[in-house]
Amino acid sequence: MNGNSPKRRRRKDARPAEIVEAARKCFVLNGFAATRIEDVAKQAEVSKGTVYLYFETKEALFEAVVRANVLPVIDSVIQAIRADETTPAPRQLEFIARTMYREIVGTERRRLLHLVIAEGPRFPWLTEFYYREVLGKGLETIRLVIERGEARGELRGNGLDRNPQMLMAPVVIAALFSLLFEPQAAVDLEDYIDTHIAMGLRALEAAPARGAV
Amino acid sequence: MNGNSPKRRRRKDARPAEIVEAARKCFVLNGFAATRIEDVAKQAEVSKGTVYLYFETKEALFEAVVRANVLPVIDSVIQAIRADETTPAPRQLEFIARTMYREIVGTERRRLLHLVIAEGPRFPWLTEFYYREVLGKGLETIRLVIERGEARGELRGNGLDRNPQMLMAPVVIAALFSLLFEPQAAVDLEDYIDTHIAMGLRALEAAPARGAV
DNA sequence: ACGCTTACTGACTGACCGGTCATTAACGAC
DNA sequence: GTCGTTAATGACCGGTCAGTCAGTAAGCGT
Repeated sequence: MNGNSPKRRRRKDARPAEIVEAARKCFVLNGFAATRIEDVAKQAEVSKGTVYLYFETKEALFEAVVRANVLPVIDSVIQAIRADETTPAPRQLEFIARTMYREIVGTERRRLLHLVIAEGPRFPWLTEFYYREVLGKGLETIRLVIERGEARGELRGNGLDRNPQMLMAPVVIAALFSLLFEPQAAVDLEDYIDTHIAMGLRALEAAPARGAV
Repeated sequence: MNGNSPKRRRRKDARPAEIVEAARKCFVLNGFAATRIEDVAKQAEVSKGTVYLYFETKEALFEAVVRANVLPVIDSVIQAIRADETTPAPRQLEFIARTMYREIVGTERRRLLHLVIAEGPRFPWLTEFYYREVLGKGLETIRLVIERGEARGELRGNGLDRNPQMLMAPVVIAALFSLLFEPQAAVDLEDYIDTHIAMGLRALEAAPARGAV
């Protein structure tokens, strides 16, 4: 073993981000309750005491994880959609759905989604934060796209502008289903996504789709 | 206080059901990990030891709760659907969806659904059991109805027979959404259900729906 | 080189809880 | 009444873990 790396290094700036990343790994692997601060410390290659040096409690650490991992993705999508006034509404909705499949269902971020759903009821601050910063903005954006589409005659009026979460329900279900029941019933994600898009477009488009397949 | 009720009563027959009901209350309130067997015992007005007299472990107790509360409902629906060969497939699917809204989303059973989703990843025995006894049967029934409908020409062919969970995704989302975000964004369940049914029928029906709304 | 500040450590504490078992008493048989 | 069976009890054990704090040494200024 080389002796040029002392066991203790003083790196005040780098620690918080390293600890948050280590915590993310532990939380998505085991959930909130089953994650021990010592595991996080080990993963971050610091001692337990150091974790408590930068984060008051286990809950504060959890909130930091959600903040750091969810906000960047959602914000970039929302900006792209709101700025684009020319792409037809159906294509924009398809883009949103496909982005969610790629960025959430197709990655370990689905475990973070599961974590928010699982721990939400016992942490009101978490759902409040998540709705304010993530879900509320996302739903508002979908509503905006639907309204634009109706105004242009690209979409037919129906209840989906009042219930935008229903359009993305299959995405969340795909994430949860694959996490929970992968061993029992594997999902063909390609086929699932195509089915979702086709169903959504048929429900939304102003002109009835071509005849039966 | 009247002295005619001794502290200890021997009621071997009544205990299991009472303990399961007490456990249901505790589990839906606090989740699996955070529920203490002593809480369950207190709720059932017995001692901790008595709980272990009737249930081997905490997990066995949890499984009993799910069994007792979910199986009767799912089985009655499935029997009704499979036996009925005359009702049109779209009406049968609507019946399934409305029953789920009434029996799950509209009751505290939605907390049980949340519990399975929340604790599933850390308890493989739970998801295995739930898929075998509940979800698998339900999805198979929906697939059966879709196939019947296609054979009769009531439904147009599409990917939904291969992805039946997508049809019921809005039900699960309604249950989770109301549990998590009720304070932030109340859902008008009547309108939500109507939108879901309308969207599903439009996606499934062989003939395009009547003109735009 | 030397000392001072402070990032960092990890053994420890106190509380919690799943599961056990020796003891107790309710109830029925006679 | 009293005796045997067994449902019911609750103190206890062993293990876990969030959070603490007295002590240690890395790095900087001089």
